[in-house]
Amino acid sequence: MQACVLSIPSVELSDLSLMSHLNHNQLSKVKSNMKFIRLKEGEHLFEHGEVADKFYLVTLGQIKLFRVSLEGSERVIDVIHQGKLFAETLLLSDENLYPFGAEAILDTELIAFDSKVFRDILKESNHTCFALMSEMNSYLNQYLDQVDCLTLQNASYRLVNYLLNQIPEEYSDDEPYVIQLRTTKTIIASCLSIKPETFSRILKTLRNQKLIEVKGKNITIKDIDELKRMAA
Amino acid sequence: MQACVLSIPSVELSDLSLMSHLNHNQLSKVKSNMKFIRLKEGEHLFEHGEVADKFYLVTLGQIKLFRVSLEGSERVIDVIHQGKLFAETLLLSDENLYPFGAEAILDTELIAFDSKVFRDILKESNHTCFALMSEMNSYLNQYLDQVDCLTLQNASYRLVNYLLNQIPEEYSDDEPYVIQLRTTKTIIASCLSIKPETFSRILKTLRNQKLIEVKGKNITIKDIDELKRMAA
DNA sequence: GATAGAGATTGATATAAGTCAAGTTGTGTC
DNA sequence: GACACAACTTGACTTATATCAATCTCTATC
Repeated sequence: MQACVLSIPSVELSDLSLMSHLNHNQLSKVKSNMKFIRLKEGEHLFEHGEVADKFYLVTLGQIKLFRVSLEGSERVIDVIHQGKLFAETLLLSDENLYPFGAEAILDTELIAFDSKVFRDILKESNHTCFALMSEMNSYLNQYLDQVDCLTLQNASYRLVNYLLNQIPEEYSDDEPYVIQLRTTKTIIASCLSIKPETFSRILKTLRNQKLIEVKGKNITIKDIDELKRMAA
Repeated sequence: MQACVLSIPSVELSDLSLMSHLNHNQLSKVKSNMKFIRLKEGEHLFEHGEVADKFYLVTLGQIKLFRVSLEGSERVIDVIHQGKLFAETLLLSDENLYPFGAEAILDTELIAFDSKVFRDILKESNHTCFALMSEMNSYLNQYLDQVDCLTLQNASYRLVNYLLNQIPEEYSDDEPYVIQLRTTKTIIASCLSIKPETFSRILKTLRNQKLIEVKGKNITIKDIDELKRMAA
């Protein structure tokens, strides 16, 4: 498969915190059981409710994780970019079902890891258990923050917060900083539980306040400090 | 300490899934390091942001876990009842901080477990790692569901859902079922991210529709099927 | 360069839920 | 039994955000 040739060099498994404690044996066991997958934009990787017998690494492109309500409206839980794992917290039982669907929003290449194989490794590697638990812990914190954001904060706050999170920590200048949105505004809006129309209106308000400039996917943050004050 | 005498008989540690795989040695290590705590209604156990060096078991009473927004409004994350652990997902690093505050909402007795001691056990007990991971996994699912509920569903739906969850699974009769709320309506409302006024109004509507009857903390579910249809 | 289709924007309007304020009910205490 | 205080309820009003509908603006494709 050609994807093989393209993907292997781009990501070193042992760079992943989950894999970093594996010994040579374990690593080769993982490698010999992994599969390369290529998806076209719009293709689904798995559906909500399927048996979660694999977890994945994005080597190229983007995967959208989402849920659909009974009335058919969709909520994007997360967008997974290059170099990130997903669905790895489900590997510890073969009875787990995927709690969301996964769909490529760009042409995408992935590595699929066998949950069972990794689970066997976990049973003999306490370090790796700790690595997984610490990942799970950070997801838990992330969800707590998200629920806070949804219940205690309004849409403008959430959007400003999102923008500020796109600015790298190192960046402390008060020069304007240009954010390049990595996906559509509609998807970002859905991640923040905001309707696209509202998203657009909030951007407009910020623009009118001279805090940002918007040109397509490029958003220039003109007044970082004032935005931080809004999100404080 | 008198709390000792009262608490020990009421809960058997090895009944907790997290503790069920401990051997005799490990169990006695845990026991010799645990502390009994007694709180009066309204007393705080720990604050959001404190170092999470202990986790807890409620042996009597109720503990409210909560967060406070910058503007001072409070959201109750969960109410922990007798026999339940909390903050155990934080035990794997001594750098973890409590991501919420904890306060007794009744006179309460607890057992405090030392995170460090348990972490050492975890390092030598794979079974126990798996037990903890599976707890973390179920919290993750719970949060995903909760975010869904908050973003895809309205307040009435959430409340009806809550009521239905109070009915034991075994109960399949279509006889009226009486739910005894275990805490105040205000706290339940906060758990559901609903204001007390709205909570009250929704109950009134359901009463008008002859679906329920309300008498203080007792809510009689008169038409389970119709409620289930609403929450479907 | 014309065309199509998705994504984004804008306006007008609707609505769920919040806020504020004024009671009412219930519970625990002296 | 009366008082105090918290919890709850109800009404009137406000507001943030959703909804619906009509463009507008890209970008990709032939």
